[in-house]
Amino acid sequence: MTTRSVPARKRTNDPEGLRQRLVEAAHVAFQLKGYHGAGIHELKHAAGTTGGALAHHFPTKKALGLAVLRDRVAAAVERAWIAPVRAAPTAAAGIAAAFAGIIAELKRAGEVTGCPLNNLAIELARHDAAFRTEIEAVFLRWRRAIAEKLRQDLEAGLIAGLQPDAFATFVVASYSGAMTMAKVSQSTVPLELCAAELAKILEDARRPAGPPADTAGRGSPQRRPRR
Amino acid sequence: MTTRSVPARKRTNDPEGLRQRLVEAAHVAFQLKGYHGAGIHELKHAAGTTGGALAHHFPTKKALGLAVLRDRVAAAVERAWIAPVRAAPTAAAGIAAAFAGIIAELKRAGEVTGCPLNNLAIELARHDAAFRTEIEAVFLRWRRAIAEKLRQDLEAGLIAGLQPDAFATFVVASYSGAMTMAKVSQSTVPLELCAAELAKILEDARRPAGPPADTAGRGSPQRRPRR
DNA sequence: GGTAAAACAGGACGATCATCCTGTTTGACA
DNA sequence: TGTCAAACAGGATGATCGTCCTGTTTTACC
Repeated sequence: MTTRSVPARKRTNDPEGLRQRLVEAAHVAFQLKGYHGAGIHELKHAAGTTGGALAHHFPTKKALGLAVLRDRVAAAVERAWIAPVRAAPTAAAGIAAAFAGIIAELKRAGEVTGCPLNNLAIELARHDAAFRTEIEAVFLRWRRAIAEKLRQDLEAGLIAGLQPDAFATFVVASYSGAMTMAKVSQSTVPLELCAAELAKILEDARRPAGPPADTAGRGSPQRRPRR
Repeated sequence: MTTRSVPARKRTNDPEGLRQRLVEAAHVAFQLKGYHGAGIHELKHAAGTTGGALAHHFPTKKALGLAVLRDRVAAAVERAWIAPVRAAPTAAAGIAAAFAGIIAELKRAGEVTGCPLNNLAIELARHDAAFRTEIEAVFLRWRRAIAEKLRQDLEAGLIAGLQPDAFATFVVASYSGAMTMAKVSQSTVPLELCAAELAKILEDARRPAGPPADTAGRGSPQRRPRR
C-alpha cells in the first residue's frame, strides 16, 4: 500500500482502460468515416490521449484496425445477430428478431451508419491479407450460427426443403445489402422490406403442424419440396 | 486546314480522350483501393498525364469521383444488370442472366473486386451529400428495372403473390451482400448460392401454365398467394 | 498569319498522414 | 525506499495528401 495521500494526481495509469477507449474511439470513427477516412490524430484526440500512448498500445494503425475488428465488430455481430438467433425458438424467429432489433436501434439513433463488418469488409478485404482473414472469420461465424439454427428446425421437422448453409449465406447477404441501401437512403425501409421477404420465404418453408420429422425415414416431405 | 507537315508533334490535344482516360484510371483505382485509398498522384500517373491536365478537367478529387459514378459505375450497373433484365423474357430469367454474366466475368478475371456501386456507396454515402444523391439514383434505377420486369410478369400472369418494388429491393440487396462476401472470400460461391436461392423463390412464385391474368378480375390467384 | 482561349506540363504549396523518438510519470517488486 | 520496466506525454519526422500556380503548346477563329 503506497502513500495514497499525495495531493493531486497528474496521471492515472490505466492500460486496459485506455486501450478500450482507443479501440472504442477507432470503432466509432471507422464506422462514421471509414478506415482510411479517419486519421490517427482524430482517433487519439477522441480517446483523450496522445501519440505516445497510442504507439505503446498499437504500434501501427493496422494493429488498431485489427483490434477493432476482433474486439468490437465481432462483438457487434455477436450481439445483433448470433445471440438473437441462438436464443430464438426457431431460425425464422431469430432472423426476425435480429432485423427488428437493428431497425429499432437505427430509428432510435436517427441515422444509418451501416453494418460495421460490411463497412470494414469492403474497404479492407483487398487491402490487407490480415484484415481479410479476420473479416472472413466473422462472416463464417455469423453464417454458421444461422445455419445451425436452420439445421435444428429441419431436424425438428419445423421446416423443410432448404439447405441450411446456402440459406444462411442468403440471409446474411440480404441483410448486408439491405443495410448498404439503408445507409445510402438513410432509411430503414430497405431493411424492413428484406426482413418481410425473408419472413415470407421461411413461412413458405414451414411444415403444417410439425410432428418431429422422421429424419432418416421416407424422403417425401409433407409439403412442397423445393426441388 | 493547317500546315500538317510539321516534323514532330510534341503533344496532341485530346480533351475528351484524356478525360476518359482519367475517369477510367480513377474507376479502376477506386475499385481496387477505394476512393480514399487511391491517391491523386497514382491516378494521373495511371492516366499518363500531369497535374495541370487533371486540374483542368477536374478541379477537385470529388469532381473526378462524381464523374466516375456518373460515367462508369452507372454504366456498369446498366450493362451488368439493367440491360440483361430488360432483354430477358421474364424477371427470373433476367436475374439469372445477370448473376451468370457477372459470375462468368469474375471467373475470367480470377479475382473479385466487388460491386463498384457498393464499394463507393459504403465509403462515400455518408461522406458527401453529392455522392450520396448520385449513388441513390443509381440504386433507384437498378431497382426500378427489376420491379418493372416483375410487374410485366405479374400482369402477364406468369408469376403471382409478390410485390414488385419490395422484391426488387430484395434482389438488389441479396446480390450486393453476396458480392461483398464474394470479395471477402475471393470466391464466386456466395453469388452462386444467392442466385440459386432467388431462382427457387421465383420458381415458387410462378403460375402453372400462365393464361394472361385477369388483372382486374377475381382476387384469388391460382396458386399459393404469398399472403 | 495573328490572336485568344482551351489544353496541357510540371512543380510549389500548406496541410495532414502515420510513425518514431526522447523524456517523464506511474506502479510493481525487492 | 530504491529500482526498473511499463505506461504515458508531446513533439519531430519524412512521406504523401489534394490543390493551386506559372508557363508552354495546341487549336479554333478571324
